[in-house]
Amino acid sequence: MSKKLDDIFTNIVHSRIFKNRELLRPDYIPDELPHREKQIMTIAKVLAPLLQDQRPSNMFLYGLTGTGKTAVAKYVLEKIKTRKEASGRILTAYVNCRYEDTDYRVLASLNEAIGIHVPFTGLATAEVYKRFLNGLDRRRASMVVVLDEIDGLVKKCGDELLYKLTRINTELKNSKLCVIGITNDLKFTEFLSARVLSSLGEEEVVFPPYTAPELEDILSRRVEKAFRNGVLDEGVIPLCAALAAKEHGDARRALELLRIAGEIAERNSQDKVTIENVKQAYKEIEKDRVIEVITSLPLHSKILLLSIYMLQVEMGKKEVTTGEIYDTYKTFCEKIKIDPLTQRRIGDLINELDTLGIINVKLVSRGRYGRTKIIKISVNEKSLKEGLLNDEKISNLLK
DNA sequence: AATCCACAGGAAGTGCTGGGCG
DNA sequence: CGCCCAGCACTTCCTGTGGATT
Repeated sequence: MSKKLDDIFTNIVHSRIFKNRELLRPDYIPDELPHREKQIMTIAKVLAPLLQDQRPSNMFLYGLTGTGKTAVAKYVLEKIKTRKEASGRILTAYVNCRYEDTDYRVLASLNEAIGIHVPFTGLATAEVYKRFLNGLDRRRASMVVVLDEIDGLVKKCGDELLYKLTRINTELKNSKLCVIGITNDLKFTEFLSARVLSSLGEEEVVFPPYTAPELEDILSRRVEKAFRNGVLDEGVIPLCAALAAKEHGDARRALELLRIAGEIAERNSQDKVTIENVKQAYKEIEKDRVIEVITSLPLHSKILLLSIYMLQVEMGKKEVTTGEIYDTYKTFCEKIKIDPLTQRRIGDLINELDTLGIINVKLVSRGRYGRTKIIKISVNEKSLKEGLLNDEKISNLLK
């Protein structure tokens, strides 16, 4: 065993950059949430009746990504659960509707939260609801349910479940339920029917984007515990804050920049994190994201993306439309002998690529020449190609 | 003013998977 | 075992539409 390998491990275990890098991870919830005191107080006030066995109002939390909604919600849940007065009679559940994105799965998670196991498929949704209702009532407790990224659920399944949950108190004899919905879609209310809106929107809490100085403050506090003393060059924190502030004040983004910059410095065996490292981190994050997203795409989406790439980059067309793309897509499918999907389906896949942020879709009407989508690649072309080439079938097509 | 292109995107249905329940 | 349920990926069929051209 060489001395050198020893050193590598020493480097990782005893980082000269980090003291505790866990504190920079996106799911870490700090003991204090600076610049969110107002929101925390508002939520606490609304939830307070729980401690006297009364049902609080339901709530809506609005704000863009990385503005602390999730952290604040989890923080408050934790605080109220561990209150002395609560003495175990307050149950909480946190459900991320991005992952639990059907009525069935949300109800299943709620069941899990109160200790009832339900199969992940097989039952009728109404049955899962009934089990939850009875189970909760039997526990004689108050429950706070946080539904994060609730817009995803509603857009997919409608607001039937929300309606049921907000009305559930009329069916509960011994328990109470309070719903907190979180969304980063500010126009989300358009998707809700009036009956849900009136009960869920009883209270609204808005999370404005963090300003650059606020981000700096948040970073500085975290840095003290996460990094060794004095390893950050002057200007590193302000730059991370500024870059993140440009992207709608996303604190998660700022922390990620800082962490990756630190990791780059560490890889290079530097003993300081420089401004240059932050800039590298910025590029690296974007590149990794693109490659990861593309690699995990299903085959047809990759062929589709390849078609867009061919038309726009290799053939230099500045405006690519659905029809053109579909034609090239079909010839690619022919080459590797697989059945092409219909244009209808491809239209949906194009929209999916748009929401993933890989391409940019604009609906235009060109008068006599019909209505179509104008599609543009919105990420670094090299990264995109690299992601595509990870797939053997795709790289064969390019040869 | 009417036409008509090149699609958009809604609705409904199919076939399949993976699991109930009695 | 047979039947039921939810969810997904996809197809078929369809109606809708903004605005340059007739």
